Amino acid sequence: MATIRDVAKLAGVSVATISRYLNKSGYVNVETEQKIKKAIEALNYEPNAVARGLAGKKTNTIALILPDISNPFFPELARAVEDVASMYGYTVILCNSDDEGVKEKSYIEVLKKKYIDGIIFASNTLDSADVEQMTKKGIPVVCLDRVPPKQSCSVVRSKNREGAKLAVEHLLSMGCRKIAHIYGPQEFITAKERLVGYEEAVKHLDWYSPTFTIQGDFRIEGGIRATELLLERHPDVDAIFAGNDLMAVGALKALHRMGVQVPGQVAVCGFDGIGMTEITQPELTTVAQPIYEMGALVSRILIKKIEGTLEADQTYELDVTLVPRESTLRRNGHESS
Amino acid sequence: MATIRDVAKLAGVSVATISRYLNKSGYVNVETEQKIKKAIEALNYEPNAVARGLAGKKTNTIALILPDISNPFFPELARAVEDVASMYGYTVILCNSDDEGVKEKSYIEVLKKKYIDGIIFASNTLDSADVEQMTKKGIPVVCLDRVPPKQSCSVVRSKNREGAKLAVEHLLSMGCRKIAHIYGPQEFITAKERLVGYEEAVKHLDWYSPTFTIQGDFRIEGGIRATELLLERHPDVDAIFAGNDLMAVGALKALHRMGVQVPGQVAVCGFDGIGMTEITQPELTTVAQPIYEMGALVSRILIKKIEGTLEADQTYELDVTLVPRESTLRRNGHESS
DNA sequence: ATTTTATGTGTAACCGGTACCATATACTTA
DNA sequence: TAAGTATATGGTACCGGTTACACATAAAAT
Repeated sequence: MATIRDVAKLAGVSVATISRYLNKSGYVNVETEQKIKKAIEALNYEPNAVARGLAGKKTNTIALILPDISNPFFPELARAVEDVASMYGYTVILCNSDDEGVKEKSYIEVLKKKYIDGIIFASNTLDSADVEQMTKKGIPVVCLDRVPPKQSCSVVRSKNREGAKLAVEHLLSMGCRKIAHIYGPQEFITAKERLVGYEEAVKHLDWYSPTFTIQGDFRIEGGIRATELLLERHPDVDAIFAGNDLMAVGALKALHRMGVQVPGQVAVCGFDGIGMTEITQPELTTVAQPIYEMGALVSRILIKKIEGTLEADQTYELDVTLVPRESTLRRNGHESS
Repeated sequence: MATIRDVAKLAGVSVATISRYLNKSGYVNVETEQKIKKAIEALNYEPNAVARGLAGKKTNTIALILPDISNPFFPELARAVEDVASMYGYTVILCNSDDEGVKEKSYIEVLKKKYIDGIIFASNTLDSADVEQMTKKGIPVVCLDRVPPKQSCSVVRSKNREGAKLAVEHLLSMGCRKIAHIYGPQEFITAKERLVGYEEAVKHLDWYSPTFTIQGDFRIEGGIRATELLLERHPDVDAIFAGNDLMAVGALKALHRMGVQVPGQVAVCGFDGIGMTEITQPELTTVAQPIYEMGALVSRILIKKIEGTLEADQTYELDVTLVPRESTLRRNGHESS
């Protein structure tokens, strides 16, 4: 591999001129430019990114820290992040934190040593002190679905409370009268907000009691178990709004096993809009987050922040949309939309 | 951030000694060691990975090039790759090639400039000339599911032909008599091998004719379309073996729409063993590849290759297993366990 | 005519490590 | 006793870029 000095020698100029030419920083004569071009071509020269990184403390690399890429929510997000990143000339490092603070911190250590340019957190464990520390050390951070109290970084999230209300309203409009909610782990702000939205939407209804809510774990298994318990407790439930799609899938499975018709006897609605919802039987109604857009946005924001063109940190709340499908279609209901 | 020279100064020794201590290369006295330890602690020193990379041409970073992380086959694979990599102190760069040679090559260009230590290809577009070129340039490469003719790199794959046979045998044992096959794009060696396996298993059967095979695109949509065409052509088909799970899911959807009972009238079997197969209704029988193990293995091999502890390039053919589920359960069949 | 300003280029320090080579002492070994 | 070897450490070139600074010339402004 040729180096910048080789090019300089062949072109008969100094390395500084080559560097100026490459980075379009400072002046360089048109004729000189031609000579340089030729030399570069002749030597098949490619500037070394590592050397650049060392000299300029910029590596054109960002990190995406998420709980687990094999959780169906994240691949699409990761794809979006990578698409945008590569469009802007950045490379993406993938980190699975399993929502364990220890892992997250150890990744951060490694990433700092590698002069990573910025980090996207799609993870729930990092405390705001850490985020602040990052920011203080000059490493741009953008978070997904988490609002560090002291607004030390930009945040992209979606309207969970509103989404939960949409779900409940949709179920009501479909003729459901006793709508239960399987909520996710309350460490997750998303789970909390969705629960709040649900409560706000149903608390004024006469049938409502807190026993219509039950905890799940945001996974299929938890959805199954919660559904079983729920129907034991309230055989009169005619709709289940799950805090995420995986649990909704679990609900579907559980109901099927119990011989309960969906949507005939019980309607089911999920939240997230992952691809899985289109392949269940019946297809699953869900409150869809714009997952790809979220990833694209978070990536774009981070890059802006890195390149210093972001005016100010901000929280972006994206709209969710109700995607009505078979799992909430009730004979006596009327289409909503 | 403190540098190695700061540490050297504080500890009262030379940078060379610090470097030796850090890398456990060469001698360093126990007392000196203590002094260095203290200095490092006091300064909170962390060696700079970029500088190391430049000096040593090793960055402890590998790249994973795959078609699309949002294709459900890859997240689990990526997870495995990252798990193993991080275990060995490597960081993973994620690249989505969309199976486009151009993208793949442009990634490779970038990665080379970044002194990436090695590449895992889970993509089908790269021609063997490129792989060879990589290897020649000293960049270790390991491939997934692709055998570059001139065996210039290690390969991890699974027994597609055998798997296809397993599928057919299973369907036969379940009492199916006319088994169709939806094959994937023949550029993909996996698709080709599965087709061959299918053909070998059925060609001696009296009902068989090539019209029982039809092309799909390895995606849900293609599975749907192929199934529709297939049943139009052969209303007597009583089993569909799809070349991958996504197409099997498509088949399930199409059959459901057409009012065909699965497995009652038509049994369906997929290939791959992605998570989706567990959430369809009926649950999908599939020939499961050990996806996580494949990722872990490919990662381990690459790292061995990077660290020079791999004896020789080799092709690893992993066993697949038939996972019988509801979609092939036929009343008159007997379990094949 | 003189001072500015814009244009163009080279020298060399610097980024923060690694590693080769030289040097020195303390033991072994022949 | 001389040579050889294990232990221990320092000096410094090198990896391959960037960039501050100095210097030189030509054109524009005063």
